[in-house]
Amino acid sequence: MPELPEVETVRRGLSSWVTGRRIATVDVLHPRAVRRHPAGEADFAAVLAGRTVLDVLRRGKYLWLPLDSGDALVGHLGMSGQLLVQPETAADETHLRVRFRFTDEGPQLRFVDQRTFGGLAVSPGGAALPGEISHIALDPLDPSFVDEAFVAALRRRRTGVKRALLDQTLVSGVGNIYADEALWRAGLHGTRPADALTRPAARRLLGHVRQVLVEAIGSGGTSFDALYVNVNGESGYFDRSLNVYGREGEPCPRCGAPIRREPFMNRSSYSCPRCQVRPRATTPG
DNA sequence: CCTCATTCCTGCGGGC
DNA sequence: TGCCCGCAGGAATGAG
Repeated sequence: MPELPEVETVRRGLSSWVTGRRIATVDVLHPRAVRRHPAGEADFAAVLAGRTVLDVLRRGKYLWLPLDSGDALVGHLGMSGQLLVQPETAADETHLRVRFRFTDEGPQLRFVDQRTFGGLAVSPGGAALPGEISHIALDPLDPSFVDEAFVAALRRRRTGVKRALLDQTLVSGVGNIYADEALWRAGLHGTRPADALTRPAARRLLGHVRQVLVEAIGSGGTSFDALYVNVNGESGYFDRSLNVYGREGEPCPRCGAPIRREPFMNRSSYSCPRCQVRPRATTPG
C-alpha cells in the first residue's frame, strides 16, 4: 500500500538508476496504465522517445521525472503499482503495463501494476511542477510545508480527524496505514471532530505524522507482501514497527488492551480502545 | 467551496 | 474441490 514512505523509497532507488539516461522506446502494454494521459497511448510513447531524464521528484504519493523537453513523466502507484529496474533479459512480469528502454541499452524501467489503480502520464511543461499534482497539498516532509497553516486548516475542517488526514488537498502523503499509526501515537480516535482539536493537540498530531513517516522511510517502507517493493524488488520492513494497523485483537503495545478494528469508508480503521477513546457523538467516518 | 458516497481493478482467503 | 463473496484501498468524480 504505497504511501509517502514507500513512494520515497522508490524515488530514491529510481533516482540513481534513471537520472541522466535517455529514453529510447516506450511500450504501453495496457491502455489503462496511461488513462490519465489525455492524448492517448501512442502520443505518450512518442513524446517520451528521445528524452533525457533529469531527476526524480516526489510530492506526497506522486512521483515525477523532469525531462530535457521541459515536460515531465508523472506517476502514481495507486494500490499495487511498482516501478522496477530490470535487465532486458528478465522475463515480462504478469502485470507489466509499461516498459521503458534506454539508449544506453542498460536496465529497463518497468511499470508493473496488478490492480491498475496507478498510472503514468506526460505533463506538458510540467518539469518544475506538473499541473496534475498542483492541486495536492505539500507533504509534511517538504521544506516549504508550513505547520501553522496546516494546523489552522485542520481545525477548520468539519469532519473527523482521520478523514482530514487522508484528504490530500490538506496534507499529502498520508494513507490509511500511517493515519492509523499517527492517531495511535497521538492518542486520538479518528472520528474525533477536527474542529474540536486544540491548537497544541493539532501540532502534536502533525508531529506524530511526520515522525512515523520519517521512521518508515528509515525502514524502507511498509510491506505486507510482494505487492509493494522498491525498484530492486526488495520489501521494506516497517510492518514490524506497526503498533495498530492490521493488528486486530493483539495487545496494544502501550496499555495491553486488544486492538480493535472498525469499518471506515468501506475499509478499516485500527485503534486502541483504551488509548484512543471514541467520541460520544460520532462524526461521519 | 465543502463534505461525502461511489467507482475503478484483481488476487487472495474464508466459508460453505 | 470449487464457487462465491468480502476485502484490500488512492483518488477522481459527481451529487447535494
